Amino acid sequence: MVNQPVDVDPGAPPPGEAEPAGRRRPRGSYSKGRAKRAEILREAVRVFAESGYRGGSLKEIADRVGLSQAGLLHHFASKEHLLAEVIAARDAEDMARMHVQDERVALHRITEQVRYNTTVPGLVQLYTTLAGEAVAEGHPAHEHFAERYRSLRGLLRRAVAEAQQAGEVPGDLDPDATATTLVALMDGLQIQWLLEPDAVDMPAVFETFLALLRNQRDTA
Amino acid sequence: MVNQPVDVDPGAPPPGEAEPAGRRRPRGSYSKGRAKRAEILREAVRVFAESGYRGGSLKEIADRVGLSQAGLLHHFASKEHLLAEVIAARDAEDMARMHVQDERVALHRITEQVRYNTTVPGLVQLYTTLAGEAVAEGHPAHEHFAERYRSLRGLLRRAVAEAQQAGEVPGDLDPDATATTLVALMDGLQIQWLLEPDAVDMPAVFETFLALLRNQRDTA
DNA sequence: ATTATCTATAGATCTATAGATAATGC
DNA sequence: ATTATCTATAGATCTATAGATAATGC
Repeated sequence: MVNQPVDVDPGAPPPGEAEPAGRRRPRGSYSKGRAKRAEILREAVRVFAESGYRGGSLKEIADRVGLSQAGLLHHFASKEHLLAEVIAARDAEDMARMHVQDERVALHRITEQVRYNTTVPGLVQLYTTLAGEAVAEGHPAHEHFAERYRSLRGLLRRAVAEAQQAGEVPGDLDPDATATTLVALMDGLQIQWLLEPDAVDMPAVFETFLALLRNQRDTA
Repeated sequence: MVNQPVDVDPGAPPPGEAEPAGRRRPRGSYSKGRAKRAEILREAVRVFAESGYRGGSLKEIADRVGLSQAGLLHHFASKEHLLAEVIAARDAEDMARMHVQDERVALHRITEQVRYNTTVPGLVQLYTTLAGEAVAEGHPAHEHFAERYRSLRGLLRRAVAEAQQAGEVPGDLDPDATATTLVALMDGLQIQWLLEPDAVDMPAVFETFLALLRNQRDTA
């Protein structure tokens, strides 16, 4: 076997530290390779967004970055590994955008996220398409998405609880149900928006819901 | 060509009426054929639900109903025709279930639908998976889903307006935004529920939202 | 010397069509 | 006689691996 699919080592070569004796350690990827790898990830987002994981082909991605399909697999051990990295990269970016520090997210940040999403339809389509596929048992991203939603609900539950403490929303709201509702609303809006962008004003509808949350008063 | 893929004539042979002279008209399908056709539709729902349209194969469906893949294509002209019929059949059933008469749907009927959905995870998965695929331009069901959501929003917009007239919900709600929200909430809840059924009580969360709608009072 | 690519290819699929044979019901 | 099936097959793909060659940088 001449091909050593990399898949690990996505960055620059680490400075030699504790090297296992009697084994010339790998040199690490060249800068050209690292650039190509990043390019592949970018195009994979577009292809998986358009056709899903099952429907998107390595050949299509390879063509777009000017590689043969075998050439692409030099950078990622398998299609599934490529998907995993696409998701990991997007999630990392998302978390950074939301400025999630100390596990804290304010409610108004979420509106910002909804607003931002309207500027990146490709990413929205990636998540919507992958989520639709991933509900199937055994899909490569099934566990990832289950975990993702679990953690999203947790994040928002805490955001709701804090908004209650701050008196921004009524205290009798169930933080759990409200968090689930917020996540569901975002996802559902995206489906309708992707199908008919002009018919659905995502940020406006989302804001309307938040206003509804705030306006509610205790019945006591 | 010996194979005359049918695809039209899904029912019993119509009584001979105005027959184009000089052309012995087709006899129509036999009862055995009609039964098999229905069986195919039932299994297609399961396969498309599990793997989507792109990921589901005719061979898989054929195997499940005990036909060869070519045998299946005697009943449906193509995979795309099969999908169209699956969707049409499910939509017809849905509309019947909701008792949509005179274009009128009451809000409480929707809660019933959400409750019912928890008893048919397969159907919920079919719609979630297909919707996720269908956001892609050029997907065979793209137009159908766009139309479906448009009409769903219309239905719910009218339901909201009528609830307002009846004084069940505040008059200052925007029926359009509220309809979009209701549809989005249902879809979004389904994704989370399919991924983790025990973590999401769809009917409860939906009811909570309806309660929120009703509780809201005019600020005037 | 190691990494980055390519060509070639194995081994699975997949949809749709052609043509043959068996079953059904005028 | 017409419908319901089957086998065979064309023609596309698809992923992953083997092995060769070109480019990069200790």
